[in-house]
Amino acid sequence: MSMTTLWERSRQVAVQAILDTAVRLFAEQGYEQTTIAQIAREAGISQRSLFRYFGTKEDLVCGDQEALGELLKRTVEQQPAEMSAWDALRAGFEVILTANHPPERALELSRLIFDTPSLHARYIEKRLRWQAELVPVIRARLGSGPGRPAPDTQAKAIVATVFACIDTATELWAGHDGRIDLADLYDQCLAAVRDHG
Amino acid sequence: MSMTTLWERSRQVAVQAILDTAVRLFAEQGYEQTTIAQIAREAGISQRSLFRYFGTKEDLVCGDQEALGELLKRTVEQQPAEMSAWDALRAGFEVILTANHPPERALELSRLIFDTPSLHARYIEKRLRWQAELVPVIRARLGSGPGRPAPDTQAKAIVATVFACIDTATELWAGHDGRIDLADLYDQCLAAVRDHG
DNA sequence: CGCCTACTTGGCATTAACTGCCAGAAAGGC
DNA sequence: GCCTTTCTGGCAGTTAATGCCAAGTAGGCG
Repeated sequence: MSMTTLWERSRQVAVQAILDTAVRLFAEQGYEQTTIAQIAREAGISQRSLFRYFGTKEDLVCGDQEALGELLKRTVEQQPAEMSAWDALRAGFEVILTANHPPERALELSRLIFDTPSLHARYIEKRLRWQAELVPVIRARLGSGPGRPAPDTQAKAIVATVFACIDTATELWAGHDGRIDLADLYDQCLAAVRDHG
Repeated sequence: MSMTTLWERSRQVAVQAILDTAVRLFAEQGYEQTTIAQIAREAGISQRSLFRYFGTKEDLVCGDQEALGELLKRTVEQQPAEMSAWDALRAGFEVILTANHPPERALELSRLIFDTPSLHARYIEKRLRWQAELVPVIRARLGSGPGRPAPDTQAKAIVATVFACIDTATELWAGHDGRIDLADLYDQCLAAVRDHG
């Protein structure tokens, strides 16, 4: 794996150093009040190189979403074919949860994102890309009975709803300082939507 | 009504001129490729004043959301008490539809928003503020039976889902160039989510 | 070891979105 | 017609982000 050698490795070290510095400064003085110049200075790297590692300031917080999106898509695809769209998505969500940062860090990041409008927007933008990629995967799982909406409409609606519930659950979770299990909150959100009566 | 006189009126004129110029240029050359300087020049106003009317470039597209949010909240509140949360929200959505721009313009704006990731994200972010304001209104409408999630969780999940469906329906509507009724699409999205089987 | 190539790094200049400041014009009340 | 209030425009400055180029550094090879 680590065949591409030293370049690769020192890159990882630099990325981690930048990330630690950035998150610390964001927590200390807020996202908007922290400049790229300051992060670069304290991380001992040039501003120019920082932008090569992280294309935007927002990526310092929402950066590793790309990888998680890939993982999510693959996990959902690999669920048994007889599993419903809802259950497959739920399984994907579960995997993401365990693959994510240590909970303490995830909590810190979540708070930062939900409290900072520009970050929140960028986070949503990344999430929208996951959604678009998941739609075909979900469509393949739908029984196309008569009197049902077009499969594409169904798939888009289901995926959008699942993400809305993930988002809601995450916000509640951050609001409770992580004391309530995130998966439980997700199930409650989905139950509130899907259970009639 | 127009008691605050000429200032108010010429402000409206300027705002409309800026808006028309901006939307036209965005449609012609894309959002990212259009600069504030160009919009100001072609609208015959200084860059500085443009920023006084519209705090950010994104507000040129997503600006009038504030007013619509107020209308939505009031409409939902005023639905009869025995109406379910879902039906009350649907009634609010219906009112927004008729109060919105002329459909041709709405279509153009929708396309712009859905084709421009940063705009789409900002648009959703503004809507999240509507969501937060609607949660207490919806919570008041929930029957709090036993074995149900906490009312706050329920309300948040329901509101988030409704907006996810509105968003999905609008995207589909723009994709079909407005040839399919938006309210119908919304109903289809919600049916895909709520109907089991 | 020395050399050549491939890739990375850092500094410099530039752009675009904003923001603060201040002088000057225009509107409204008297 | 004056005086206050409010708006406008220009100018300078900040910050995020991008392109360019020269200098450095890893890796393979003789």
